[in-house]
Amino acid sequence: MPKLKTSREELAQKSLTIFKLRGYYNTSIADLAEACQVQKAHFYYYFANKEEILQAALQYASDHLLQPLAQTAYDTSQTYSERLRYVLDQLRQFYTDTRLGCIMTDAVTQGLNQLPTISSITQPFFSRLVDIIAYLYQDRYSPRYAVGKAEQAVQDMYGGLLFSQIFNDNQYFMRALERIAKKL
Amino acid sequence: MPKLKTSREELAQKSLTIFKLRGYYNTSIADLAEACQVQKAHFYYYFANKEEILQAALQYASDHLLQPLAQTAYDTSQTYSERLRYVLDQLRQFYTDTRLGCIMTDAVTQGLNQLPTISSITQPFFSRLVDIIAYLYQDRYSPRYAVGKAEQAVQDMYGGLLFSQIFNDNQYFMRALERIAKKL
DNA sequence: GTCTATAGTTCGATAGAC
DNA sequence: GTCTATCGAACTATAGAC
Repeated sequence: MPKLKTSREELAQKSLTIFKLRGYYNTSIADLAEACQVQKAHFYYYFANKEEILQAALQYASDHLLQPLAQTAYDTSQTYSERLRYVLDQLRQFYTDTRLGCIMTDAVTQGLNQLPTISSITQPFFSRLVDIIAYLYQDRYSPRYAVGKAEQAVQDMYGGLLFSQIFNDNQYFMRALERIAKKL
Repeated sequence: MPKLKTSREELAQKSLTIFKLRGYYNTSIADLAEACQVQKAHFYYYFANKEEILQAALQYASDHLLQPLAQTAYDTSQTYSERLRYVLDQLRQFYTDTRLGCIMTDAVTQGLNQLPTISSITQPFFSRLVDIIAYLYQDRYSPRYAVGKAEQAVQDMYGGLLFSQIFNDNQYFMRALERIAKKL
């Protein structure tokens, strides 16, 4: 049996997929180990405990979604509306390729947000997301009003993600994105 | 130790509170037993397994929220806007008195919605909720458009519930209710 | 109250790179 | 030979079930 080489980041990334799919409490270290093709014990080389695995996975997700979004949003070579469309398209891609699950919201509804290590990731993530949308709304709304509309937009979107899970139909999520693009 | 008399419904109701507070996977049968002041084994007299306890709890929540809402919504002695305000106030009460948790969405994000026994409760619940809001939107929107706006409203509201959990601040939920009332 | 399974975790050993 | 990354097995607690 050859030893497969891994890294902390690789484990975090692959764990992210499993957490998204099955939720935190539904996922065992054994599940993660199987997905990563390593022994359970190996996780304890890189992480202190299961919570820290989640933490790393969330951080990975946050970074890898937010960074490209910000880059798009602040690219002055395009109009605000064009950037908004592109940002929404990136969000669509990010969420549809993994069956519409969202570990970020998962972690929150499962009470893990009460842990400072987790909320220190979720709070900035959602704040940044609202900021980005609010920024791209400035061609239509006053700065003050834009924040409220962005808050509504992001909540509509994550509510849509929820509805899409409930009815197993991504139309809810897609329609929310449409509303946001059209600034309804 | 006196044997306290219980009923299936009472167990479901009290379990609901605990599930809301701690989430499904975080709640053990022992937790439920303690809250209900009965022996663990007693649950297996009324329920086949843990999943069936959740099912009963969800059904209880669905019935006890939806019924009063429908009664308010279809009370022709008040204007649509008045009824809408009252419906939203009932929702606010329902969610704020139990720390803004929602087992219905909990069950979904934890993957339990994939079980037909669970989705057969969550799906009608959210459908009915959207229907009620859409019905109360008819004084402002065409029937067709009202459904889309109601969908947006409910998604905004549950997104608001999520945000309120994330930031531990019920303003997000409250502002969503405001937007819905004002039909923004 | 007891049984059984499984979860998260720990420990000791070792394979391979430098 | 040391040091890091990895493995296999074992331990402990607790869950669901009856």
